[in-house]
Amino acid sequence: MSRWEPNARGRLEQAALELYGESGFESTTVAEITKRAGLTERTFFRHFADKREVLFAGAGALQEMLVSKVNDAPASLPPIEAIATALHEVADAVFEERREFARRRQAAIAANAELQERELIKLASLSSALADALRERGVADPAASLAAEAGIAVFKIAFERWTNDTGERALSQLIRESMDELKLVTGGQPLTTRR
Amino acid sequence: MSRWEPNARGRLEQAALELYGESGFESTTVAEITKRAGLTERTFFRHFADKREVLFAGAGALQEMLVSKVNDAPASLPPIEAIATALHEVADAVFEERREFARRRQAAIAANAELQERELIKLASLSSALADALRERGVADPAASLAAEAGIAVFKIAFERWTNDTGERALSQLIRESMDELKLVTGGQPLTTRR
DNA sequence: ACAGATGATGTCGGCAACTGTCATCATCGG
DNA sequence: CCGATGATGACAGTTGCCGACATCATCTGT
Repeated sequence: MSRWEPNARGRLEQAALELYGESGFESTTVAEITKRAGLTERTFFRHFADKREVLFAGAGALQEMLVSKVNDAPASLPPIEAIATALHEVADAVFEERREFARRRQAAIAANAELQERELIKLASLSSALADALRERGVADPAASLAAEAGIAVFKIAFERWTNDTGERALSQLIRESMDELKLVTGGQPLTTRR
Repeated sequence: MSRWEPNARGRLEQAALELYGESGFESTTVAEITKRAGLTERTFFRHFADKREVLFAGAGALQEMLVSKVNDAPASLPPIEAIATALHEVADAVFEERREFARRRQAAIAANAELQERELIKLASLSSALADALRERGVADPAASLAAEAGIAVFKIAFERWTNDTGERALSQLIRESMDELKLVTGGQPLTTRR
């Protein structure tokens, strides 16, 4: 038996997501979150750097996973394809089974500018880490940064469609479509047949 | 004669940029900024929504200018070229003469995550506005969003090089180089000859 | 089995960002 | 010359967030 209920961190995440959904991010106080989780305010800030971070706990793991998948991609793949491969694998491995959670989370984020800022800097960090991984593969700058930014742009737009669409198209498929569209738009040719 | 010194807003911007540069964003208080500007804290928050916004006062005007230049671009231009044109024109019209200011401002932003978040959401707003402008031109989604995101990525990377490089290459030139590199990276061909 | 180390949580006090509200007073249109 | 307007000041209150110290179950070594 432990002195406290287990999984304090998870209870805080759960309570925060619920409250942000019920009352909105701004009008829920940290005191309310900790009360619902049965903890104190001070403890909240020991687990999360600030009130926003509680929605982004998984970002670090996602970044590590993406980077390692880029590292594992065949050296023969051009940079944008290495990133596309990593995105597809991660989409199938971790997102497909969490669609409802992702929807609730994105709804909270979409409703508040501060949360959008935090999401954007997480994506920027992802982009920066992917660019580093590409440089490890011998890709020069600014190609590395641009391929990473382009890959994140594709992911962002595909993810947005995935959480908004009423249909059930897989994230992986939406990523493929967006990547093809980007290639068209920048004047290149897609590697797969469209529609 | 007016009751107060003129240009309160400008004095606040100036004082804030100085102090963020001298002591960093976090360790300067709004009280210090207003003291240097000869105003009160309450007045600061009448001019700027929060402590970060004082560095981003020009973002709205930049967005309007970019959108109007996309609107004015020849209808025959493909979407990515319409955006590229707008970026080049804005680079020459407003940035080239403010390089030193831009350097100081970017130094403050680079040193603080909260300011980076704000910068990122301004760029996201820019991207969203450009996507709207492309849709006005008849560009379908997701092509409009992707072209806008790609254009902003190019601008971001070119701007970063422009403020970091010790050399004096024009922003417009760096934008052209980054755009060509993006086209290469996504599998297309650049419209200009490289190097 | 016991003592001390460890680690998660609680308690308390405080700073600074931000807000609501009302007062002040120069300027301007009539 | 008067009332409206608009920018600023004064002041009190809420809340995010942090430092410092206390508590106490579990772990670790002997």
